[in-house]
Amino acid sequence: RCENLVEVYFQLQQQVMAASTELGPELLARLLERFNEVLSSLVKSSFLVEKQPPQVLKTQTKFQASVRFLLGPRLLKAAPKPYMVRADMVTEKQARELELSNYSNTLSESTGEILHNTVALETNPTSGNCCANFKNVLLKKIKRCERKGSESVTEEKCAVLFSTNVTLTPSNISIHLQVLSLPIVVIVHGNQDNNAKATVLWDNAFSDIDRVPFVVAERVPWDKMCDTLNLKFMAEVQTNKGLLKEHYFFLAQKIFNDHSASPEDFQSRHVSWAQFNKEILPGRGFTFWQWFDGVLDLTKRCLKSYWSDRWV
Amino acid sequence: RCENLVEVYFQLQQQVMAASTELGPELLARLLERFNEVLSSLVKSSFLVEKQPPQVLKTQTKFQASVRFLLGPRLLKAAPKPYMVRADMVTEKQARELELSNYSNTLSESTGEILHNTVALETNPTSGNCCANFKNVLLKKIKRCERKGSESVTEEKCAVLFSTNVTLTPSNISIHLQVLSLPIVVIVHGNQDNNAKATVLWDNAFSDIDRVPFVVAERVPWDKMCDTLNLKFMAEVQTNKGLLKEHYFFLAQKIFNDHSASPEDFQSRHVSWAQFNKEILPGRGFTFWQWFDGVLDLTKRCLKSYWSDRWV
DNA sequence: TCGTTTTCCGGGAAGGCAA
DNA sequence: TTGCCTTCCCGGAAAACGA
Repeated sequence: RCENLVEVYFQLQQQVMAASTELGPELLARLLERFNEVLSSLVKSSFLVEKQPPQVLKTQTKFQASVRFLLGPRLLKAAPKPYMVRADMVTEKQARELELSNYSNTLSESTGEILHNTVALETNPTSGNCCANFKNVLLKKIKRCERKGSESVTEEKCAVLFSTNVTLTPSNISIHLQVLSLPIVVIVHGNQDNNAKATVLWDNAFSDIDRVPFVVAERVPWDKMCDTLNLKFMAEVQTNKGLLKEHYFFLAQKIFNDHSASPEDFQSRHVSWAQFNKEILPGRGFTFWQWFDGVLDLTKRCLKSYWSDRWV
Repeated sequence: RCENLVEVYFQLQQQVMAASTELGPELLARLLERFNEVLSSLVKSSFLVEKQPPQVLKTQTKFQASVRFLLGPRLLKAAPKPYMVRADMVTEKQARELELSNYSNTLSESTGEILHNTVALETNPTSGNCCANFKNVLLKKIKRCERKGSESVTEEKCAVLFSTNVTLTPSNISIHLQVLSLPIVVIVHGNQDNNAKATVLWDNAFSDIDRVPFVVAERVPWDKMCDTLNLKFMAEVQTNKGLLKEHYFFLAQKIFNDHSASPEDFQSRHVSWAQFNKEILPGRGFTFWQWFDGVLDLTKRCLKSYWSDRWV
């Protein structure tokens, strides 16, 4: 638990201070500096996104999000006026730079204006949670990055950066807190929803935990793709009957446009992002994902109860 | 023609100036003052709404309008930077006060924010018209007046006030120009369109030319109402076949809810605004106008070609 | 509670823009 | 021209407000 760490920290600090005369002044200074670093990093990592903004975010449409400062109740006890948390849209590039600077940089300009983007960081007296609750936020407009070649806007990932400045109560240290949301695809119309969902699904399923924002593999093993589609299917249709081997085989034939290979052949193949949601299926006017998402939707709306036996 | 009047004015002024030594200084001063008054009133009345904003105006929806300064080409010849014309929403009350002060008052606050509401007053080099063209205007939000009793928001009339300050080129006199649009009913949703149209129709048909804004009779002779409905019908359906005596009789029975009177009886009756669009027709869920407008719409859409013979 | 008024937003239609 | 992207805005649904 985070609070315990702070307690340990303060106890340690007190012990050191008590022993300060016994330590040489030089050693003491070094120790104190180290203390500050530890505290700062501890505090920073206790500033979290509690409720993520929607990963497919439509402009001019209200959404919600919240951040939580775990150490708030412990370290901000007597705040005279509440600290304000800002929410700003940042590009993937900006997110990367922030991450690389270990969140010590400060944001120069956002890539989209968010309405009502400053909210007080308040400690709820009953639950004791220190949160900033963005209830009425709305992305007014998005500034697209220049994108190369065949990249579409629905492949562009942004994020919301939450940031604030707090002054810790006992030690009087001022700290700049920043945290990024999960990647977000911004759309301006419902007709972009499909493609945006594809980008988000791919990212959520195939990105490493500790990646540089927001790199993700361009091709992945087919069986991982199957797992992902299966999870998506069950979540979307609200069923506990998953996809079966035959289904995977059918999907594989479809996405690889290969009707001669055996199920085992497909097992070891890799599927690319392009195959997933860029290339048009031969003879059809849509990509693999667009088709799959359509099937999801149909199944969800019409066939839910019949889905225990077969399909297609 | 307006310009001719100005020419006459300037010739007169020159003659007076030429004779200035012969007139006593006192008389001269009085004459000059009178000249200023005349010029000012002339100039003010040459500032007109060329294109009226829609009289049923929906918030968050773009509209257009333009004003024209007839004497602009003559009196603003060498303007270093263009004069800006503002457009502001005003309430009926504000409109009345402006009118009563003879447009010498200046507006303190508007009753609704208009986006892109300042536009340059420019002289078109080809046509020689001096206009301010509001192309991209949009009413963001409307502040409703407090209304008494059973009044609905769709009975509330506002107007757009166009205003600017110009300095006349030869005489160097600065004048504040203001002009009001026709009355406007502001709606926020399509489902208010019907009722708003009723208010506008009643106002346009039955208001005096020189009224105090925006008073209009509360009851009018039935035959004037018939004329109005007939005009509306022909305009809306795009036909030159008007309504007939039988139709009027039918309408009268409907609006007066009186099936015993003769057509001649109705001739001399008066119909009230309440009967027109406030009271619900007995046994139906709508008012007379709501019904009539529905019929208009139906006729327009489906029966236009059949409308040469009969109806209902 | 019910009726009025407003906000929210999905999605069709059309405008804008670049390849 | 076509396809992608965005803006515009209608109208259903539901929330908010008021009597």
